[in-house]
Amino acid sequence: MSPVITIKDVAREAGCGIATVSRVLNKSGAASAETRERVLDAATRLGFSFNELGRSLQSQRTRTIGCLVPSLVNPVFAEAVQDLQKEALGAGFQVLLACSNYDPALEADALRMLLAKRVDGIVLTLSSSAGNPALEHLRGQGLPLCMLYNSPVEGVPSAYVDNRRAAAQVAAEFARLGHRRVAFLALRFGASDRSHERYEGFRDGCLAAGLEAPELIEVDEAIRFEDVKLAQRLKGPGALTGVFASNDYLALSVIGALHDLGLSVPGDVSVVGFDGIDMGLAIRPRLATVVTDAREMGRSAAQTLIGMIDAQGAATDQPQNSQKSPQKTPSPELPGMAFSFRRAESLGPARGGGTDDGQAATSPPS
Amino acid sequence: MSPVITIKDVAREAGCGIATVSRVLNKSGAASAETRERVLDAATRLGFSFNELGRSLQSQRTRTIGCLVPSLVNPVFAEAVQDLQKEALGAGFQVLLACSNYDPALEADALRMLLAKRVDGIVLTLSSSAGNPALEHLRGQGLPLCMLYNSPVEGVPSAYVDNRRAAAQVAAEFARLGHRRVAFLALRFGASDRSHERYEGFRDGCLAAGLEAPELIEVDEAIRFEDVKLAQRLKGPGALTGVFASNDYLALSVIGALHDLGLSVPGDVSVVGFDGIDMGLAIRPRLATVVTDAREMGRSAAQTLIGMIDAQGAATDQPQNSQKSPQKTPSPELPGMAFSFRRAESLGPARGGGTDDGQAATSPPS
DNA sequence: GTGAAAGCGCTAACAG
DNA sequence: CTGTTAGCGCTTTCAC
Repeated sequence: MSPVITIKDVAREAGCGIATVSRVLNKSGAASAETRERVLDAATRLGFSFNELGRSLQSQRTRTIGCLVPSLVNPVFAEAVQDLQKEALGAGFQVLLACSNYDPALEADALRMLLAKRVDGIVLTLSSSAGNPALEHLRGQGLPLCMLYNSPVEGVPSAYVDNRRAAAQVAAEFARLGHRRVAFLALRFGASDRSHERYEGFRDGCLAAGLEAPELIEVDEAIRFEDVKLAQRLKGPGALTGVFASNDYLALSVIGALHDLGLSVPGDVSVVGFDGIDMGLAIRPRLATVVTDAREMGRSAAQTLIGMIDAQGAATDQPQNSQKSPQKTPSPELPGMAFSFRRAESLGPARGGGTDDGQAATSPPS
Repeated sequence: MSPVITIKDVAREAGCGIATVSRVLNKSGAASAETRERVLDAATRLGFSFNELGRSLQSQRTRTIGCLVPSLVNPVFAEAVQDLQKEALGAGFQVLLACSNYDPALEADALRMLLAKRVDGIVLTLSSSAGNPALEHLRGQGLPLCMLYNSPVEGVPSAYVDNRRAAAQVAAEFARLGHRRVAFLALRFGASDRSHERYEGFRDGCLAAGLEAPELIEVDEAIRFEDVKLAQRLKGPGALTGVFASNDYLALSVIGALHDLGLSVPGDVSVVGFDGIDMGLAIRPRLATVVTDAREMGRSAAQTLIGMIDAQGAATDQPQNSQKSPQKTPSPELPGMAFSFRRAESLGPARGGGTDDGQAATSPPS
């Protein structure tokens, strides 16, 4: 409707050139107090605000960071993204968000679009990072990158937790409470590095603790309460006494399903999750789980990425003694983030087993 | 790193003008098979892709829609946004997301930024929509708008549910089961239209059913289990027998808290939520609640908005007989979305009360 | 101090 | 069919 005000309109209104308007409004370059006044006045009177497209096209910077996550429905990502965004806004960056829905094709599409929109950098969670072609493409662009939740790949920093180590600790907890037959429940085992790592860590931990290798049970989307495969393994002779779900959301579903099967948690079966979402504390029994700090993860990724962007900008600004300096600001090496195991009611002694007890075991930042 | 390829590079490589490259790559305008070949070849060889900034600046369209929600941590918004995005992508639109964290100042900021980035339209959830200055500003811009979860305001379509009607139904359910003293638990009562509407509908419903007006209990962030005010009202003489939480997330927390107070749900107290998030079905007792379809909400908002954008574009394209046509494509009137009441275990007969029973009551789309 | 002018990458007339 | 040209809104030399 209202015919969109441009810097030109402001210049005309203020009776000066557009360059002056730009200088005043951007506080770059000087201007007489009187001119400044006229410009400021004209700008507010017209309700002017910069068109970021023109600005970005000219400056080659968008002050926007791209963010790609598999899903927003998993609270872990919702929280991470939320704080990532808060952090970015604080530093003057916008966030362009995309969800891949765990689909590598969509991942590639989204990344392409993020590039086309010329974001200044990208924070991303990939189904599979090692040797991912889309990732390689991005690196080839020399675009600042920071991974989120993915284990770090050569040269790309990442805000992550050591899935293997954390999962191994879960195994130890099961062992401590006398469990002998446990299983790993995976949601998208084939399409998630993280799920894989957790399984491997858990398996290794089980073996190290003298347990049998855990069964690997794959389920799709939400667990169906009538899931035969699972039900079989939970009742009857030689039944499992413990289940480690690849994430909290899944764990919560399992607890509900067990209830429906007439099994009690942790009386009949213990359940442990991974992530530490709030909901795990809201229900009873509370969910035992590996607690990670999703918000901190998002914040950390944002800080790291913005640091890289700033460094890159600074490097371009002052070519200093740069003969042909590789231009490659070394990626900061983010340490793995802290996590802790939360002993809660959903994890109890195995039927007919059991040992000591305790409160909480926290692991140092790596 | 790699020096960013532009259309000019492709033109040089293909030995033709940039206009030809544009035509070929955009499939606008003709080109000899041979030229096309050379261009296509050069483009792929160079790994070219359009810079959307230049494109948008020129075309005055970004093929991007802005989306503003209060938070991503509430699964309702996460789901709505996720499907909103899916729908948008399908129609060739990107989504620029912003979270206001229920802060009107941030809402305004975010909206400003969305405008500056020249999004083609905006889907938004506001704390308070009636007479919201930021909203007025947007409308003044003539930018396509669609609200999400907010009750529709004059002239702005909205994907929403009738909070009052839904809440009144909750009151009826309580009454049906013999409850006499119930309360409404609100999370950010002062900063949410929706919370208000739900309270009012609930209160009216209670009065209509012959119950006392419900107590209004405000809690902040997550409910603290030791919350004195709440605990008092739940135990002892004249205690409440039912609680209606302003959303599911809160309801789930309450159930956990009640557990800790040694109260059983629904034995001692019944709890009802609002939204119908998945988690409500994963726990036991299952959460009785007003089920809304968040995903459909997001999809619907996207469709409506994109419809408006297309209409606007079409109107500008063919001024047909437009003398001075008000240019204002009439906003589609989205009907309130369907919701249904889910009778689940968390809602039972009042202590010492109770009547009949049933399965589920579904309300038509309005 | 301030304005004119070039140009960021692209599209859309308008000539050939 | 295809190249030239003129901007889209803005920042940034570079003279005045």
